[in-house]
Formats: sequence, C-alpha cells, structure tokens
Amino acid sequence: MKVTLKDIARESGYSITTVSHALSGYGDVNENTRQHIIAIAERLGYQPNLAARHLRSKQTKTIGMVIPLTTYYSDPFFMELLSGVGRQAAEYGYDLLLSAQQPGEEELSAYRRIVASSRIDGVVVARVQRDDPRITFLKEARHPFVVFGRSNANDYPYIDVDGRAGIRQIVLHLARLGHRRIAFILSPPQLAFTTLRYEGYCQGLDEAGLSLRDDYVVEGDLTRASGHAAALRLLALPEPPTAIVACNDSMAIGAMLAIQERKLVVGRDVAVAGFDDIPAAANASPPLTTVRQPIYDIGRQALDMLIRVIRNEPVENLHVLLVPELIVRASSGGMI
Amino acid sequence: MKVTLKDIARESGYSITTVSHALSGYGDVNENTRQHIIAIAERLGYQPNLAARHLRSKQTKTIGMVIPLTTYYSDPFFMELLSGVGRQAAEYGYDLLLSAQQPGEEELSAYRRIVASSRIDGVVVARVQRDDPRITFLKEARHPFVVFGRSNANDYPYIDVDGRAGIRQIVLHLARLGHRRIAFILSPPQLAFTTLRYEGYCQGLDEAGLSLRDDYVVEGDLTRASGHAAALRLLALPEPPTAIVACNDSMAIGAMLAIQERKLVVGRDVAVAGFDDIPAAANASPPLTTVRQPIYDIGRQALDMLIRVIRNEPVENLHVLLVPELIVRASSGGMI
DNA sequence: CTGTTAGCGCCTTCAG
DNA sequence: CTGAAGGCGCTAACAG
Repeated sequence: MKVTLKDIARESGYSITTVSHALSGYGDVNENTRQHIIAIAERLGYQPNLAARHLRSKQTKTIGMVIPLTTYYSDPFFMELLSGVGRQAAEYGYDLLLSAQQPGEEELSAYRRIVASSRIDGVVVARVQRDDPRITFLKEARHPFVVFGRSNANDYPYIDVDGRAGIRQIVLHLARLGHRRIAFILSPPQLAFTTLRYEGYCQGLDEAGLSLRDDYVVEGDLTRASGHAAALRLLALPEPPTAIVACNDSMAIGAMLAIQERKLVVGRDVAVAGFDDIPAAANASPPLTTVRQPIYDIGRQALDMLIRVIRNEPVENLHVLLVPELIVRASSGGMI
Repeated sequence: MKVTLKDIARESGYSITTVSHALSGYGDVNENTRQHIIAIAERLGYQPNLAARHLRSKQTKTIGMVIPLTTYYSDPFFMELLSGVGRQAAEYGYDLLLSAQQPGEEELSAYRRIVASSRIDGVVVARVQRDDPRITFLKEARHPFVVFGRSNANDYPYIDVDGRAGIRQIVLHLARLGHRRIAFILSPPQLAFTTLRYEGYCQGLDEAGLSLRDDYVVEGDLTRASGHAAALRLLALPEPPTAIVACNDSMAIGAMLAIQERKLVVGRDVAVAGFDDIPAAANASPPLTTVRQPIYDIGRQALDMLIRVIRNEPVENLHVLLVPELIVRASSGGMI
C-alpha cells in the first residue's frame, strides 16, 4: 500500500498537520521533530500523493502540449521543440503532459478538456495559424499559455524567429552572388509565418534593387514533393530563375532533386536555399544553404516565459523575436 | 471560475449525487432528469476535475515515459516510439506524461517519484540495459509497466524486435552476394540488444560457412563518428573486410563516409548495411541496406500490452517479438 | 511549536 | 429513482 501522511503520523506519534509542516517546510516545527519525521518518511519511502496535492493547491506542476497526430510527430522540428520545452520544464520541476489529437475540431476540444479539467498549469502552443482558434480559446479562458510563432494579433505572449529577416538575409546573400532572377516557394497561406517570410522576400528583392515577378512566386505545402513540383514549374518558365528560395528545407531539398533531374547543377546553374536547418539540410548533396531556427532554445525560452505567465510575474518581454542565423553551404554556390 | 458538480446541482435543483449519477452513468436516474442535467452541464461547460477524480478513483488515465535528456531527445527513434505510444494512448483515452531527466541516478529517482506519487497508471520503459535497475524497481514496486527491448531476465512484459534474426538476415544476404570477409561494428556492450545482435552475426556467419574473426569485430557507441572511426580501423587491417555490418544505421552511415574518404566505392568495393531504417538511411548516398524496426507500431503495441497489464487482464502474450524486415538498397551492392 | 478543523471535487455505499 | 454522508490525501486557517 502507498504510504501517506497518516502513516507517518501514526508511526511518529505526531499529528498529520505537523508531519505535513515538517515535510513541506510550511509553518514552524521544532528542528528535532522535523528531523525525526523526515527520517521516518524516508524509511517508509513516503511520496506525496500528487492528485491530492493538486486538488488542494490548485496547481499541478504540469505543462501541457497538444500534438496534432498526423503532421507533427513525423516533424523533426516538433520533436526538437518538445525536447527544449521538456528540458526546461524539468529544470523548474514541471512535468510535461502530451495529448495526441487529430488536428482541427478534435484538437480544439482537447484544449478545452485539458484546460477545464485543471490538469495543467499552462500550455505551449506550436505552429500557429492565422486567426488560430486555439489562441482565441486560451485567451478567453484566461488560461496561461505561450505560443511559438506569431499570428496577426499580437496580444499574447509569443516567441518567434524573425522569418522576415531570415528570408531577407538569404535573398541579399543570393543577390550579392550576382543573382538577378530569384524565385520563391511559398508555404501554405494559412500558416502565420508565410506572410512574414514573403515580406522578407519582397524586402530583400527591394533592397537588392530587384523587382518582384509574380511568375517567380509559387506555392508549396512544406513537403519535399511539393518543392519538387514547384521547382519544375519554375524551371519550365521561358525565363527561368537562377536562384530558388524555399520557405523550408524540405521543399528546398525537393527543389534540388528537380534541378538535378533536369541535368542542371545545384549551386552552379541554379542556387537553392531553404529555411530551418533541419539535420537533412547539412547532409543533402550538395549541402543546403539555409537559415537556422534554434528550435531547442526556443522551446526552453518558451517555457521560461510560460512559467513567468503562470506565476503572474510581470512579463517585461512578452514577445521574444530571435534573429535566425544564415548558414551558407554549397547549394547557393557561395562555397563552390 | 471552474464549474463543478455543485454548480450544476444548484442550477438544476438536484443533489450533487444525482448530478454525478446522471453524468457518469452510475446508478439509475430518470431519463428526463438525466437529459435535463446533461443539458445544464453542457451549457455551463462542465469538465470534471481530474485531480479530484484521480484522488477518488486511484487511477489517473495517464501513461508515463521517462526520457533521458541527453541521448533520447536527439534520437529520431525515440520520437517515433513516443509517437506510437501517444497515438495509441489517445485511442484508449489516456494521456502521456513525459518526465525529462538526466539518465542514471536521477532517472531512477524519477521513476520512484512518479510511481509512488500515483501520478500514472503505467510506464513504458525504453532502451533497456543489461540488468536494468529501472526494471528491478518496477517489478518490486509491482507497478504496471512494459518494456521495449529484452534484458537478460525475461520475467516481465516486453515487446522487442528480433535483432538476432535481423542481423542474421543481413549477414546471409551479404554472403549470398559472395562476401566472405564480413565485419561487424558492435553497439556498447551494456545495451541489452548488443548481445543478441552479435549472436545474429555469429549465427549468420556460421550458416554461411564462414568463420568468426576477432579482428573483424569492433565496437562503436552508436554515433556516426564512432562508425566512421570503426570503419577506418577495419579498412586498415592487412586483410580488410569486403562487407561491414553495423549495429545501427548511424554507425553504418559513418562507415560509408570513411569508405568514401578512402576513395573506395560503397556497394562495389565494400558493402555496408545497418539496422533500424531511420529516415537518413534511405536518403544516404548510396541508400543504405538495413533492417527495419517498425518503431511506431512497436509503440502502439507496447501501449496495448500496458493497458492489458493495467487492467489486470490475462496477458496471454506477455512477450512480443517482431521479426524485422530486410530492406535491400544500393549500399550492399545488391542493386547496382 | 503543535493540533484541531475544514474543506478541495468527486465517487460510492447506504438509506429513504 | 434520489439524497445524505463519508472519505480519498493533502494543505491552510486558526487556536491553543
């Protein structure tokens, strides 16, 4: 049987209250009796029943994350985020509750359920969409949360990588290498970061004195296959681009494959760059020029912020924007 | 404020008991009053307080997994396992509690804490070691658990991939291609699966009529770098092997790089094969011949077993052994 | 410094 | 069919 405060009380001769006080440091207890009680607790292998403690104290020392089943788990990205969040949570003595749900309706109801059932003290929301219903819900419920990514509204705590600056850097890098015809493979428009990265593309072109061409902007769905298809479309243009920037690494790798199928050399005939710096980027051939998202650190920082929100501490920096780092490799031709 | 049974009782005019009965299907309640109560509960957005329910019912509908911080998170493998477990847990209405801990002492104490604090109904243990202290502990504590991997003792529920059969298949495949000098890169000896895979290697050699050579067996630590180093050592032998089998894909990929650095052609001069079929295996150049561990399914099945253990159902198959599938790609030369 | 009292929200006998 | 009462294990006022 599980050992409870009651057992220790019986064993030590003190009352439950005193035992509780001695063990949790609440209230004043004679140092001798405290030691005595602690010794007994250890001998019996006492571990507080957390359900009881949570019921009483209204806090669970648990952080939640809802994982859309289909997309995320396979996403190397999400895993790294999870890792950072988990690491930092452990640091604060928090555990991580994962709820795997289908995205969409079911996902939202998972939030509803988890939040209302007082199971967790706060939530980390990832991969935010434009007008994300989860955020609306959490704001209304006034439940502590922090978001990885920005939506159009900014009235909530978030941490994000400056995608605009990242893509801008890439475009300028390519322009510096002499490229005048730079194309862009977009991510799905409903994702919040798409707009920002597109802005970075436009801004980069502008600063480089290049003009925006509609036929150089095509849409993908973040998969390798869609990058492949998009690149084929671009290469079939009467005046094909000499450089292709993709919204993420997977699409960029897909684009490289398409270029190679056309018997062109990546980095010489057509430069390619991505965004994320997933492990596959460095291992691609040629290695992919990209922009690094420090996902692990983002997870840690997101959790830091969340803890502050939970503690109701003044969150002086409710918004954290990290500047991504340009990683130049052979695919952009700068290293050949 | 959170809405409780009390609120619904007040609102509906019935007692807390009746409301509880109506909502949870316990006891007989007039169908009309039941509908009435359910309607009010929905209007108020009632969600049962899980802490209270857990305290009362002694079960948490939560499965735990302890994640060693350093190794696992970066392990693509562990993530897939997590994914399978999470998916199936959701199926049963269970959530997943992750506790990120440093391996070793701290990890064991995490088990102790989590188990004794009645936070979870069962645990999934991964990457088991020889004489794993976690297993000893869980057995003693009589806490429901299931293990991915076998140790030397078999008196607990586990699910595993037959590593012996897997490596044996690879060795036979290579022998069939004409190889007589087949080397083996071991994983660390403290990991439980190392012995089994080594046995598979010996068995394969034996069946192919080849004899075991000590100098053809070298040890790595599962990393790409260690595979690289091990391959260099093998290639420096007076009579170097014509085929290298590694205990996992990462080491195999490291070995391929070493071979290529020596200006040899993988698949022609030296055949290489791994174990796991991680995503990088198919993307390597040349693509890596390997043996597939259906990790995602393993996670799902592990959870199935765990639920049965929790429910005290007769576990007819306490031990599940999956036969891995040989995936022949170019690195072994069979496809060139 | 220690103990008594009173719940947290829920489930579950046991009586009406 | 409905309700009153008790308690899961813990914490927090409030007295002594």
